[in-house]
Amino acid sequence: MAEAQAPLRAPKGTQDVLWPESTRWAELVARFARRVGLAGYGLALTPLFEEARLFRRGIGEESEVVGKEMYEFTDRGGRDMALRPEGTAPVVRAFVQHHPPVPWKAWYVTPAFRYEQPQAGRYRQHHQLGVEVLGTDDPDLDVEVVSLAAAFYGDLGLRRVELSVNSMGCAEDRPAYVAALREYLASRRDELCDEHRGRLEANPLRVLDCKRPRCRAVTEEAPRMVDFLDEACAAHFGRVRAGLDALGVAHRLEPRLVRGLDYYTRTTFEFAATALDTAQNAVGGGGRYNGLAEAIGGPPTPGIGFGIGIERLLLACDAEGAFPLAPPVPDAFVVDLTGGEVARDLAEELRRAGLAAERAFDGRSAKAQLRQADRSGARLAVIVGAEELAAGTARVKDLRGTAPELAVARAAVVERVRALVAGREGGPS
RNA sequence: GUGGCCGUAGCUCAGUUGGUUAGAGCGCCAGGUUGUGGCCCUGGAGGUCGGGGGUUCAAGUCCCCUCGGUCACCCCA
Repeated sequence: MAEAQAPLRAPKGTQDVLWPESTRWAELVARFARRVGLAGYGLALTPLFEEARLFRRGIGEESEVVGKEMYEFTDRGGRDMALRPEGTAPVVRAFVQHHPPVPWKAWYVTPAFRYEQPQAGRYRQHHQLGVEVLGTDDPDLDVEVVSLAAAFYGDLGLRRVELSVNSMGCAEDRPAYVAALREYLASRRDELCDEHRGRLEANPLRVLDCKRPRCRAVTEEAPRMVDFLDEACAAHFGRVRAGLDALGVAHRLEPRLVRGLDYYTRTTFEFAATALDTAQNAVGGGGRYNGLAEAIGGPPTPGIGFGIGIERLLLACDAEGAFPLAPPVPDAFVVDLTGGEVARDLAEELRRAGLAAERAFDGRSAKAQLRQADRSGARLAVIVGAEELAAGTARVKDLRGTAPELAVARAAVVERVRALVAGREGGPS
């Protein structure tokens, strides 16, 4: 016999999203698809797992995501595989593999897996919406990508979202900046927090991320990457900011914005939901990654994209009272008091006519069926008892309004339902 | 990975210094109305008190371990 043990449940850091909450997810993704579809982006579907070296090369061996958090496993064929920790690398891999015509615009919706300590807004499996564009370094594309994300937040009714932008330069100008930053931080080493005092040599950019007051006081006055940009990078960034201004996309320069994945170059950006008072208030972020395609073995190809975390986005919506839950309701609920055959046939007939129809099962009482009809939110009840069955009619009852309850011929039920749903009273005939 | 707080019905929560068969509200089911929902009344179903071990005559209550949630660090979506 099996010994007593804890009941099965969703793994730590994961969650089941059930109806009706899941209707928000479906609507969220639909609105995203519509928004980016208007700009010419098409859906890209790629595997949830890849060879682990894709992420090690693309994201960077030393990054937190790859180094400490990746779900890695050896498959039965001895291959070193990994569950995708983010959405960009697989899409770029697909681009390199299939070399579609450029500029290539893709969007995706995908789970992402990271082995971390869960808390609100941070999960071991979370879900991201995003876009990637490969094949052009045009700064106007950066503007398009950023403004798409901003527009999507607006589509959901979010108002309290702040956009930060920065430029991380490129392989030519960044070394000089890193050297200057390292020198500056070393000169004020004693003022840094314990953790970064020892690590500033290895990765000075990380110190810019630190949220502790001690480090922030130091980095406040640190050299800024934007002051080290070479001519081309400076021109690029200038055009990006001018473009955002031209489109009315409010943003603020955040010289300390350094994103965690190694592949970023030039433009980086992040959206923070200020309605969330937790540490997990980043609801989206991205940037340009002109070296990524080459890093994973493809031809040098500029690219840019962003990722948006669905769970956090919904938390932000809740915090603002935006994007409320609105599950679809049936147009009609068929109440059958004669054994169920009528409900079976009438519900099908209504559905074939394009109307949303529900019904009860298990031969429940009239009261129970009507109660279920009411709870379902159905606009109408279509009631058939012995009398109606004998007369070949059905009673159509308005559960939400004042239309009179009428007995209509079976053949006229669809028409009557359609008329009432369309908002017309449809007088007695 | 580290530390704080929390874990009782589907949900939100009571449960007094450890003391008989663990409660409420909401939700669900049924009846009141052998064919008409919402309001109301009555009744009912539903709980390994997260899991395991220990202390005790006796543990939801105390102790240890563990799992999960949450908050902070860290990192990011």
